[in-house]
Amino acid sequence: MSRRRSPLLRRGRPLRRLAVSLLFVAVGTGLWHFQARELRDSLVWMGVPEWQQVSPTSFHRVLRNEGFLVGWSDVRVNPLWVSYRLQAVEDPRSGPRPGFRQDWRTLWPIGTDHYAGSGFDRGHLAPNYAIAAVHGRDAQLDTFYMSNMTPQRPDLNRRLWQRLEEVVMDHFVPRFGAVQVITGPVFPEGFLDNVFNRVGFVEVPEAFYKIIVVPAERPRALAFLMPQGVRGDEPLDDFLVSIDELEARTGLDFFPNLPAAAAEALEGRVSTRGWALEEVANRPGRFE
DNA sequence: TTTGCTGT
Repeated sequence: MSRRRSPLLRRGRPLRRLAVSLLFVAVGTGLWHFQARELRDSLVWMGVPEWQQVSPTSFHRVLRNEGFLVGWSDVRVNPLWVSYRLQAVEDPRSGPRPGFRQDWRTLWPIGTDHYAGSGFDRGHLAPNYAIAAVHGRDAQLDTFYMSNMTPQRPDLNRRLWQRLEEVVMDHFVPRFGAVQVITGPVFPEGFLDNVFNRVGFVEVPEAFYKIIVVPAERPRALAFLMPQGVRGDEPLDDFLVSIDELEARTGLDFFPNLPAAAAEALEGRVSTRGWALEEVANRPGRFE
């Protein structure tokens, strides 16, 4: 006895196949989002920075790297913030210093010679040594992307900023076991500064911030604001500021997931208790 | 070289 299928049933099989495919896509996408979120949570503390107000200079997108996230602006042609975590490791060391690399994810082509002859250094935001020591070789290579660079005056980059990065990795990380860092540039106000104050495509910041958090039940934070025009041998604690001040200067809201009461305690004032900053504030630079 | 640039 032969059974004839109705047209509906004959269409049923492809429909079922489509449904199964859609299910796979849905599950796959869900998993992908879950993993992306897990990855993001491992690289930030209390959420990625958000804008207090939307403006033309607030457009940015998140570039995912090994060991750190970059909030990249195709308007400023700068990283606006970089976020990473540093844990104490048994034997901190890095591989040989690699060369700088163009990042093809950026809209404007920023070649490795883009700053040449400008008087500005290609200053790392996610630092080579600390990221390499904690997160490995692939992460180290990623710190040399031009999307991780910002124009810094040599006396800042090679002296004061280098001293701060060294203190973070060699003093704070062993002291607390792990720290979360957010760092980035601060730009002058005013439209003309935005448009003309550039090295090639890249806008030149007037200062740089770095926030170091010890994640805990009662978190501690230290925040620094360092202008371009330093000598380089100043005490680090000359540049302490509150996180509230950095939010006012950058327009960003750091740690948006932090409850209001905790945010007020952490961000409203400068507190250096427990950091033993005085032990390291005058530590000389490595290359002086 | 735990930062880089300039000149060969």
